[in-house]
Amino acid sequence: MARHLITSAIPYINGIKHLGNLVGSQLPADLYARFQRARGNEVLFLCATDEHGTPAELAAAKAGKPVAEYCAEMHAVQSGIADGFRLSFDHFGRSSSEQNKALTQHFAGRLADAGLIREVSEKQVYSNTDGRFLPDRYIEGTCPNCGYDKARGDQCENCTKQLDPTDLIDPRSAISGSTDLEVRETKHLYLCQSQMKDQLEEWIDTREGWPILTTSIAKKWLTDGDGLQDRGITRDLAWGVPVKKGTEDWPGMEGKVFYVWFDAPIEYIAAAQEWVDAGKGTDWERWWRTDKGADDVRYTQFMGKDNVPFHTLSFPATILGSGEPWKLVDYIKSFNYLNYDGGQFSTSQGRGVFMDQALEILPADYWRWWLLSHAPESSDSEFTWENFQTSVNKDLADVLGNFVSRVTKFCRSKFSEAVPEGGAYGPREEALIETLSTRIRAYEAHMEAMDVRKSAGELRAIWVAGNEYLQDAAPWTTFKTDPEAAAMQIRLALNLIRLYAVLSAPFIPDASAQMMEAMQTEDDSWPDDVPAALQLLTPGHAFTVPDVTFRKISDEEREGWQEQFSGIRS
RNA sequence: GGGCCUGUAGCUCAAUUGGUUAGAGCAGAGCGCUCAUAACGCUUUGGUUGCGGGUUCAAGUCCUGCCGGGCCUACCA
Repeated sequence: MARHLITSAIPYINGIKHLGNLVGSQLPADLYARFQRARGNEVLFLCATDEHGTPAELAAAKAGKPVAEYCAEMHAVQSGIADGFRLSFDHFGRSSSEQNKALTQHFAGRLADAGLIREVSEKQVYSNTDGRFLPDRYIEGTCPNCGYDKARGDQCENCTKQLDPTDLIDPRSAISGSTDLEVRETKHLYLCQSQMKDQLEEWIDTREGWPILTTSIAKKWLTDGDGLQDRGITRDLAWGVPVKKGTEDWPGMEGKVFYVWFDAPIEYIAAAQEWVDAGKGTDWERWWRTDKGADDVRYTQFMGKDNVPFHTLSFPATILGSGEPWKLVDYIKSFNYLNYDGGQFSTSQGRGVFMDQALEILPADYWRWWLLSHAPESSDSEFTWENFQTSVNKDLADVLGNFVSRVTKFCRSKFSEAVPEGGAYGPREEALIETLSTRIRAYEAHMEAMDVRKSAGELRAIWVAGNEYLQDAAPWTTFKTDPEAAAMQIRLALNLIRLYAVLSAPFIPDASAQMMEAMQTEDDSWPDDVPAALQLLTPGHAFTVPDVTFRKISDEEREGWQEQFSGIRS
């Protein structure tokens, strides 16, 4: 039995995520986790909220709450929505946990001992009004290049010129608008990634079969300009993991915290500890320590492309630099962006459909199917309401849902609400089984390779095969002349419903559960042996006719939603 | 500015990494079926693979120059 450690990029705490965030990490990670569990493998699937950093502090201030309280509330909200989408995390942790604090400080101490941390004194803009240092992008002013008056301190959005905050004319705080700014000297810790460049490059170069998106971004950072740069891993903030060297104070770093991108990936490990401490597991080290049983673990990470540099370089640098036997990632599955109706989804602008809104409109399975079958794997992809309506109505309602409906209703009207007896397979059934076997093996291969869209396509083809068979066998005709043959045909079709429920569960878990319930079986064993899997429901086994598995989206609804989501989220 | 990705049917995407006549789904057209959520099945129209050169026995695939789209560029996360 293989063991799979699976993590999804951890969503930031400052609000509810949109569908683009969902399809870029959590949802495909869930698909893979569910598939591996279904195959009988051992899975630890972890996620968490990423809670530190300036945006969290500002969001809390805007909400008028202490940041710890705000994060606790938002974690509960995000956790609830994750449940709503049926994301099957074994634990949904928090990067602000005590476990992560201790572990982050531990890693920093190990890196310092290894000589991989250096102190850098630098100048940074401080806002007296806001009482805080301002990251470059939180300073606004007039662009010296083009005169745009809302240029940010890191880059002018109008002319795309890269800027230094001190370049800005009439700089002001983007938070308060205050112009009472000054440049102050401050000291920070830098992780000496440059010392590890060769080691990291060799590691990246020897990874096989990684998405081009993953390796090309990593290589770019390794080789661009002067090569991999050292990175600041501390910030002058109140909210975060206090800077410590292991359990000891770090002289000169009082009042500072670690940079969120330093502690966030470490939360992948801490979440496993949280999982144990929450009483859900017993041994987290056998997942994370290669000296304590994690040797045979296969570790897969899922993320959007914006997260790739941190997962291919910074976090591995932390792990490798520690000199301790922590488990390194085996495969990084990265995604492009999902756009919304001709533009980008935007959290800050409230553009697009957000996770909570999506669930208010339709059940999770509808979204899961569309998002996964259109996952932005090879390039950015686009959500449109027309496309969503078409896919849901055609794939889910017509091809799969209607199959369940026609089979169960036919059996109820011509036989009874039990699997009918009699008849034997002929060439037509043998051909169907052969087709299904080939397709199921292809589906497994695509799922194993995390080819999400191809997997969805193959699954759909498996559903279609059932309709083709029914059309060909035509039990409604056979019934008039040879009822036993019709019984055999519909018995096979009823077994197909159970088979479809098992195969489809990673994509549409609720509908699969409903189909299993209708078939009144709890045998969700994977069809390694397809002929056997199609004889599991034996003559006399009772079933029920389910309610509509998937309803259709009407033109009126679609138009209404188009209108409803065309503006800005309030 | 630099780098990376991308451009294939009306739409959304494939194409075993240079190999036969570029394939699917949706939309369109025709036929069939009547168990079913007016659902299902079969057949079919539709392509100068963004444009121009080049390499090769062979190019959607490799090289080169244009044109368009997107992303990244290290203090947002």
